Amino acid sequence: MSTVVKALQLLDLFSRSRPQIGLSDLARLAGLNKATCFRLVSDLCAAGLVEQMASGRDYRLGPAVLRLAALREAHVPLREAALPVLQALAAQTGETAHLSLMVGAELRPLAHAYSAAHASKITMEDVQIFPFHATASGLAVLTHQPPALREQILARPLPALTPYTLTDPVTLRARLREIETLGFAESQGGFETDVHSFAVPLFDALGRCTGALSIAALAARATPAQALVIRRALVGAARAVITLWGGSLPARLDTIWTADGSPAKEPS
Amino acid sequence: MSTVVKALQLLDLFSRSRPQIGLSDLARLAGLNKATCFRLVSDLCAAGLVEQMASGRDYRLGPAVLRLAALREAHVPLREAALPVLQALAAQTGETAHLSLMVGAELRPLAHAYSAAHASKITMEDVQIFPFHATASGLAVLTHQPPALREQILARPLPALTPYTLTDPVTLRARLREIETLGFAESQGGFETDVHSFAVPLFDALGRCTGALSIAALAARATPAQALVIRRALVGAARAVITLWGGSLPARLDTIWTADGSPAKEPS
DNA sequence: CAGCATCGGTTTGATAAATGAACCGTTGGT
DNA sequence: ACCAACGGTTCATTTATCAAACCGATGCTG
Repeated sequence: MSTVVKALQLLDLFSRSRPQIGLSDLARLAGLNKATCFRLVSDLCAAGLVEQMASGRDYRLGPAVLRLAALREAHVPLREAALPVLQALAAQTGETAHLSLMVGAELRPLAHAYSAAHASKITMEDVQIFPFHATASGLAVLTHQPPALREQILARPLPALTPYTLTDPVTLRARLREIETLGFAESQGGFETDVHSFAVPLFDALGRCTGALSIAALAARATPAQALVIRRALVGAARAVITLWGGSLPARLDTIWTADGSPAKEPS
Repeated sequence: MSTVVKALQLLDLFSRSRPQIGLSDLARLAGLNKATCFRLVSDLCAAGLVEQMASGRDYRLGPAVLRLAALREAHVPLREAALPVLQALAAQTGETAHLSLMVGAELRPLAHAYSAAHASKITMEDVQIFPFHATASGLAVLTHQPPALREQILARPLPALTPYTLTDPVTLRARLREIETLGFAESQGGFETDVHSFAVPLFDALGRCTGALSIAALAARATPAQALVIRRALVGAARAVITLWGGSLPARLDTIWTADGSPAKEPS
């Protein structure tokens, strides 16, 4: 593995729940030698992606990330463009809406929006990565990946995050075919027990699936009627996002989605 | 030079005016071999810091920077805290206010605010780095660096960006002593001919100078009376930012700044 | 449409780098 | 006062990185 990749993996160790990390912890978490880790994190510091706190102990993300993010959003306002759609989606469905993006061979959150309709909601702050096999977003994206990448992902360890997680590659392949037919994905408690999530794929200008749009609903509220509302809202929102991003929707999905709401038989 | 540093330097090649870059250009700009550059940028892509556009040619900053920036700002809201102060400063002085931060051994912009008072203003969007010898911010920060780092910076090439840029290390050292006495820095046309800038240093919790707060005024508007207004406003705003950030102002500066406005004899 | 320059990307032996174990001086808790 | 764990450093060994030549594809020009 390249040194650069190792260094950049250090960045992923920081999270909402662990915003600052000491050198030894960093090395342990990354599975690196302490000396190696020190040099890597020093390099990150020099570039400003990481900074050492005044105390001289812990490290945390540095100011350079702000400049980069501002630059990115000024040039490619994906997040800015998608946020209003997400907010509308959350409002329409009364549940949490979120959007994820392929980064390398992982699915990661880009933005989310909450609904004010209920006091209880699914929070998204702590999610760093969406497991392909255990989330509706992951299944939606996986369905539309090139076969090579799809198999590579299915060959990875597929941990059972809940008793309801699908972990058998054979079952999953069947599920993906089903999702391809229906035009949307669903996961009942695969990621967290009480969460029922729905997702539709997103596509870039070349028709490659690069992300997913999803609703994470409390399982108790996901009645068949509500599921229909959610699917319709998702399809509309996905069209909006794909258009805003200049993406191109595959003809098959365009057809399925146009027969809005009606096509999907109620899933078991 | 470490591989990681080289990879991260690639990130700095992206700017508002050059938001996407092809492989060959990237290699040329970075002074790297194309093969080397390719592997580095591929690694950056895998981490999502950079992404390749759908066209398959140019690269641009990737979605990962957004996640990192959101994380950083959630944990250490430096920018968020400083922005209102900057806006007030711009409003008080009628000129552009900006705040810069030490990143490695470079001074880089963190945030800025414009005034609505005049149709003509100094814009900050395209500034990626503040040369220490040619900007008020740079001089202010340089004055309060440890001697070793100060000399290292003065030993670098000091290009004359305008006919008014100070480029002689001896002259600059004298200027720094002067700035230390006065408690603020000034640069008349050192960076761009028609810009007259004023700056005061900022300090972290351990009393280290980590940045500067600055006003960039149109030279024609920088009358002695206006300069006094600006210095007073800067000192007040710097106190506010240092307090918000939990920093500690060196006693000497505290004294000078307390005798607000009066101490500085009008500069020539 | 043919020629040519340049693009993104890949291969090669020569070389500069990353690596990890042991080792400092300090700090903080018991 | 002790001891464990911290951040940081050193150095011989190993490994990934470098530069130059090379590919097929693309796009521009005469």
